[in-house]
Amino acid sequence: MPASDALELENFLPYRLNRLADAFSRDFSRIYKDRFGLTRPEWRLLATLGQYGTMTATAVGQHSSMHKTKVSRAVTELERRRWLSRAENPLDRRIDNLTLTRAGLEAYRDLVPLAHGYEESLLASLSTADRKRLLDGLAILEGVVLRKRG
Amino acid sequence: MPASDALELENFLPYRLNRLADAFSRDFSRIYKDRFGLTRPEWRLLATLGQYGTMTATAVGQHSSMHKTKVSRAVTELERRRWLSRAENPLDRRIDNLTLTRAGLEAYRDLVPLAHGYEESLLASLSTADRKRLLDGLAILEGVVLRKRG
DNA sequence: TTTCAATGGTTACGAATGCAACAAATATGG
DNA sequence: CCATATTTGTTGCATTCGTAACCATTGAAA
Repeated sequence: MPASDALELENFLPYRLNRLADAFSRDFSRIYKDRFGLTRPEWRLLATLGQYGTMTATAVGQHSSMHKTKVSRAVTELERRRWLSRAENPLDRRIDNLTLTRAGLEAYRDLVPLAHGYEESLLASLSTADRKRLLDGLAILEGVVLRKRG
Repeated sequence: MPASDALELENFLPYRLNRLADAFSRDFSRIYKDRFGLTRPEWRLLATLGQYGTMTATAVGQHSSMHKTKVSRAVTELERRRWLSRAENPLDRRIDNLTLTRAGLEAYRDLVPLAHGYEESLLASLSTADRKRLLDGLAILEGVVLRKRG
């Protein structure tokens, strides 16, 4: 029998978030994995560069919460595919400016509608009010994270 | 420059959830990692058995969304620590009923207040209304997952 | 300058992960 | 019954991951 002063996992915040993130992420990953053979770090790199244009590896990592080794490996792979190119910064030769190539942008443009479609399929069953509640909840959580860092 | 029809990652549901889950999970994992040397699967196994008492490995996996190999390895490790014991089910000898030992329960009882404390430290900065909004949002998302499965 | 610290990024290596194949036990269908 | 399918759980193997060590470059301090 359970401990009387138990932790109710289904009400425990980190646990709930993990389950949710896992479910959606695994689900959505099929799209970029099956159709493009991308790993999650690679997809994130592509999506970040697609949204913001040229960036450094460090900036990508900070923005997308990826460890620098993940970024490094994803960059190597997308470069091998010729989906991105590095441009050495003459002012600081430690840094490479990363930019999607034409082929990379093409892949990105193919993926964006699929991402939007996936998200919409999730929200389709929700009323406008529930959508708002959901987004409000996420925003509040993000505020908590920011407060912890700041 | 970015694609004009870009995907805004900071508004993209799977991305937001992943960042949040990652941040909290990594944060909280320090507690059971540093103090008890537990991995995340091991902590989850401990927490699940602590809450529900005796269970089979499959039931643990379903309840906590863990792959059966993760459960299997976590069981092996907690058994090695003598934090749980297996009891063969005479009616179905494929199954072992898993139960925390006295030592396992002790560890669990030590950890529960730390978990509650961690969660409370997260929510401490929020108003009652915001807490409710947050929990509402999560519940709605969980509904979406359920609908997808069902 | 010259030296030492800090930064950007890569790599080696051990740990964790998941898929697939497997064994053992039970359930099912002729 | 017997053959086959299904369930439960473990293990081998290849991939992925993160820590730490490292290289190269730049910045700061003496």
